[in-house]
Amino acid sequence: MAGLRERKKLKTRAAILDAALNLFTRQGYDNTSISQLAQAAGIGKGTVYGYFQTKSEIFLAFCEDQLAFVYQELEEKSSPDTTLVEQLLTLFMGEFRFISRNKEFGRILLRETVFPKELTVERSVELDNKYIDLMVPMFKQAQKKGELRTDIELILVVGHFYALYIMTVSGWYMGRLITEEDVYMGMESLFHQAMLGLAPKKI
Amino acid sequence: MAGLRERKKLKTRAAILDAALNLFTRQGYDNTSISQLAQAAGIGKGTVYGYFQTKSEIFLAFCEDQLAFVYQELEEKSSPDTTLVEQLLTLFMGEFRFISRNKEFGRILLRETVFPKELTVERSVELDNKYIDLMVPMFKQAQKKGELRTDIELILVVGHFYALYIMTVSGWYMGRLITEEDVYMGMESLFHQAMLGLAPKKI
DNA sequence: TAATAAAATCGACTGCGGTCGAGTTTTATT
DNA sequence: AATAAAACTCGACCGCAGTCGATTTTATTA
Repeated sequence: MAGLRERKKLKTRAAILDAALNLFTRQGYDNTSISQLAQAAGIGKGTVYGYFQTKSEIFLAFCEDQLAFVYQELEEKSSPDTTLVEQLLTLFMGEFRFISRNKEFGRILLRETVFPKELTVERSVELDNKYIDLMVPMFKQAQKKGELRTDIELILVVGHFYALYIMTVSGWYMGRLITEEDVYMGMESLFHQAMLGLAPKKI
Repeated sequence: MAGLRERKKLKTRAAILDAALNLFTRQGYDNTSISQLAQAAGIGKGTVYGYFQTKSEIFLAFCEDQLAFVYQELEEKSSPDTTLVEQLLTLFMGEFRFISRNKEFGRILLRETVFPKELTVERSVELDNKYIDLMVPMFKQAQKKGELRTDIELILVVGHFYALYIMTVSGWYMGRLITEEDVYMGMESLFHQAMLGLAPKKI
C-alpha cells in the first residue's frame, strides 16, 4: 500500500525542488535562503532538513533533474555516423552549454561532482555512472569502426576524455578561454592530442 | 623609507597566516572561526578583512606557502635522467601526498584552483602558472630526448597531463581509488595512454 | 474507538562569515 | 607644534545555514 505518509513525503520533496527551481533560477543560489525555500514550499524551515541534509544537496538534486533532461536531449540527437571525437564534442559541449548558462550553478555542480564531500560522494558517483553509461556505448561502437584501440579498459578511456573536458571547463572558469568557440576549439585540440598520442611516431 | 605603516601591515598579515597555520592544522578549516583567528593574531575581527577578502582567501594564502615548500622539494629531487612519465608521476604524486595528508584542505584548495570564483581567479591563475613553469622545462627536455612530439603547443601538453592528474585525484575523492598505490597506478595508466594515443596504430 | 507508539513538523535558537561606520593612529603639510 | 587628511582598527550588527526539543500528525494495537 502506498501509505499516506509516503505519498505526502514525495509531494513535499517535489514542492521543495519546485521552489528551488523557481528561486534558484530567479535569484541565484547564494541569494536564496532556506527559509525562503521553505516558505515557498509551504513548510517550516526545519522540515526542509528532513528531506535534504544541506543546502547544496538541494541544489544537486535540482541539477540532477536538469541534467537528466540535457542528457536525454543529447542521446536523441546523437548521430552514430560521425567521428568519435565529433560525438564526444557534441556530448560535452551540450553539458558545457548547460553549465555556461549559469556560471554560478555550474561551479557549484562541478565542485561537488569532481571533488565531492563525504556527504555527497554517493550522489556524485551516481551522476558519474550515468555519464559512463552514456559514453561506453559510443566507445564500443568506435572500436568496431576501428577508430579506437581495443586493448584498453574503456573506463580509462572515459576517464581520459572526461578529464580533458574538465580541464577545458576549468580553463573557462580561469578566464583562459572566454567564448564558447574558445572552449570548443580547446577541447577539440586536446581530444585530437589524446587520439594521436604525445609520443613521437616510431620510425 | 619603509614607513612604519607598511612594516606593521606585513607583520599583521604574517600574524594572521601564523594563526591560520596553527588553528587550521589543529582544528580544521570549518572548525576555525574568523574571530578565533583574529584573537590568536591579536587583532579585531574586522581587521582581518583588511588583509583578506574572505575566509577561503586566507586558506589559499596558507596553502600557497605550504605548496611553495613542496614544489621546491620536488624541484631539488627532480632527476632529469628518467622518463618523462616517471618525472611527471614524481611531481604529481608529490602534490597528491600533500593533498592526501589532509583531505579537507585538499578539497578546498582543488575546488578553488580548478573552478575558481571570480574573486580568487587571479590567485588561481598565478598558482597555475607556477605549475606551468615547473613542467615546461621538463617537456622541452623530453622533446630534446625524442620522448615527446615537437609539433604541439606545450601549453596543451601541460593541460593534458594536469587534466589526467586532476581526474585521478577526483577518483580518490569519489572513493574509486583508495590507497596511494591505487592513485599511482591509475595515474600511470592514464599517462601511458596519453603518450601512446587512443587511436589504433595505422598499418 | 481509545490509547499509545512512532514519525514528521516547526520556528526559536546558535554560531558563523562578512559589513559598517564611529573612533583611533599614522602620515603629510604648514 | 598644530592641523588636516588619509589609512587603519574594531566590535556591534546582519542575515545566513543548520540544530533541537516541544508539539502535532499518523499508524498501530486492543
